[in-house]
Amino acid sequence: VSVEARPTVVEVARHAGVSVASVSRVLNGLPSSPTMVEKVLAAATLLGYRPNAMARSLKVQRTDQLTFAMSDVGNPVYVTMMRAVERVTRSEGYRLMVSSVSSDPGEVLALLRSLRHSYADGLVLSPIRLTGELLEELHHPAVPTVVIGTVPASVPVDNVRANSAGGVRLALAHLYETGRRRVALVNGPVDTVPGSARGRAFDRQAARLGVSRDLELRVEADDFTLAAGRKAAIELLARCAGSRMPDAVLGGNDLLAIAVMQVLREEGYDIPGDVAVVGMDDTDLGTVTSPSLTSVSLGSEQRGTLAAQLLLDRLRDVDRPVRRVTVQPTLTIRGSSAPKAGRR
Amino acid sequence: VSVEARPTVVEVARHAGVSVASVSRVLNGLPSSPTMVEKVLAAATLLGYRPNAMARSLKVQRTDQLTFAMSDVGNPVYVTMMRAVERVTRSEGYRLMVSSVSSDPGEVLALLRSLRHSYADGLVLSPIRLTGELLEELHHPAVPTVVIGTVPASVPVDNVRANSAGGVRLALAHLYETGRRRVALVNGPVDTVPGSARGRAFDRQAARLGVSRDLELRVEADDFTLAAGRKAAIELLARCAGSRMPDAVLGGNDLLAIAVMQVLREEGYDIPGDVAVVGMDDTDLGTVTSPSLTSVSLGSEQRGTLAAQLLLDRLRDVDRPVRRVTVQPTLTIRGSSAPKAGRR
DNA sequence: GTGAAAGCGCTAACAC
DNA sequence: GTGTTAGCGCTTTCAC
Repeated sequence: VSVEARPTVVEVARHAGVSVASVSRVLNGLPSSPTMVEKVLAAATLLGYRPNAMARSLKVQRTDQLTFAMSDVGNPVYVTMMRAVERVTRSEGYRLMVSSVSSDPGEVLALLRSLRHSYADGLVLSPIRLTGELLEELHHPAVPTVVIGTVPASVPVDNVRANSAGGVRLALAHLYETGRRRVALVNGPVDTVPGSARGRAFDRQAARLGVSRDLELRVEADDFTLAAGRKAAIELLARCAGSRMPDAVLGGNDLLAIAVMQVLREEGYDIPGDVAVVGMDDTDLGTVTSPSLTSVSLGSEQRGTLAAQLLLDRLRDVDRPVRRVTVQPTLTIRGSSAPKAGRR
Repeated sequence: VSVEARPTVVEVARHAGVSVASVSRVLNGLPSSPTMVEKVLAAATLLGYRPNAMARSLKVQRTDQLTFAMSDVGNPVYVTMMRAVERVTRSEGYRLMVSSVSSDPGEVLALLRSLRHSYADGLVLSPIRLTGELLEELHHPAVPTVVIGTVPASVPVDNVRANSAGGVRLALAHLYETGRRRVALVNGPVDTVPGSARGRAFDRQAARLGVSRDLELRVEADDFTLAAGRKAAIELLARCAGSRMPDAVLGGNDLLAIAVMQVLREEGYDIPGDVAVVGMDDTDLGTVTSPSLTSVSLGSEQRGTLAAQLLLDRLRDVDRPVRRVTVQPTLTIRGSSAPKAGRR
């Protein structure tokens, strides 16, 4: 089987005995006579014609490609978002490119700038850190962009936000109701957007409930990962030897919470008997641990879906007003936070 | 800040007072005089010029894009592969598109055919089912393709294979050595490539070791997922009430193995005391369960890396001989398969 | 070393 | 309704 050169509109036109314009019209569903349609389709089928996407893009100034950029494919949350974004954009005929930039803002910036090469029509960006440069770039992005995550109101970009504060409130309220009074926070880096939001919300809600006043109950992991979580958990235990132990821990995300569970168990603590653990993001990971992990869903799938929809809307109308939508959190109670005694 | 039209080579040329050919040469690092280089670069910088990727692609007949297609982003194994593929292809200047086709071979076929639109220079494909049509298509793919997974030798396509049989052997040998004699297999669908390979290897190795003769110890889940695994595990228990219980279970992948662990524990069995559990793929999931999951690594990261490299090599030389490489499995022993008694 | 010009494959005026 | 033709923005012969 030899390799045939791919046929072009010109050859289809010749075979059909018509003009290239007619071929293009038929292929794009523009009004044409039935006999014309038939002739063109016959020739196209015969030759196995496939339009060249690049040539088309150059002409119509549109690539039918979108980019999704996230900071860490290792985190299941981003996989969920990616899948949601892919599902809705694909259904609208777009191809999706993924770019797993690291959490380094420089890389994100490079990505944003690279979009000036016009290889994609739009971008869904889920950054974890926001620098001035990045915000500046978001003021006039190379292509329509929607950010998953919170950006300052001064930045005129569509974005879909998680309600971290509400999520923290949900988690703390639940722990409080189930009798926990000494709740620790194993947070991610506070120089990240979610890290700082969750940290502040925790302080506020803890104060409101009148619990967890000790600053030693706040630890900050270097990253939102299992490894960093272990390290942070060990630090927490070192600080809170004996009587100062927390009776609950809130993790900045599921990975941190799971790491905390592991360390606690290794140290002989019972979960949820001695200490309850709650995570955030409600990833599948939380369903496979024992006990399973109570977690606050920040709606990652929904955020992905919404982001994709905002982007598609923006693509349809570049001048529409900026939209910022917030997804509400929900709490899924599982084994890791069952009440201590028989109380409810 | 108004939206400027993106400058083109023509404008750069005019600003620099040179021809477009010279601009192109300088920008592509072809021999040019120092003063020329300077003039062009100055103009390009001044105008904020960025080459248009589509126009370039049309001219050079190359997109600098690659596609990675997998059957299920929900499975961490594919995420690992994707990340590996992205890392190596990106370092060579390619952008990566992902396409999460379902396990439906029709969708895979549609994807393969869509590549005739020339929107990508190559494809890394990790299909789970192989149909005749699909194999036929792989005989003359639209773009250079490498398959992650086993394809018949008659299909002239680069591919990187897992050694499922070796992996099963490793797992069974380990279980045998630790005193297990009645090993069940909770496999994925046997009409999939990995499912059939693992099923056959299990039969062979079990026979060799003289264990697990009962066919009731073989169950087949509908899918390689947690949900399907639970269902299969329940069926297994229904079959093996009381004295017929297995003392070990091998899962067709980690998800199935974890589902088995969950069901066993819910039914009051101790792991690894009553029954040992071993998974395949060695995903992160296995590290968060309790006990943690002994698992056979099929080298998903390495497979991704190798696949990407094979593809890049193929892109450099279309006519090079087909290569088929196999990645060797390794066993990571964790808590779920600790020996029953004090024996080793 | 540099410039003029052709053309990658397609769509969209514009004329008929 | 259909054909002719001019480009989209770039690279690359080919002369000079």
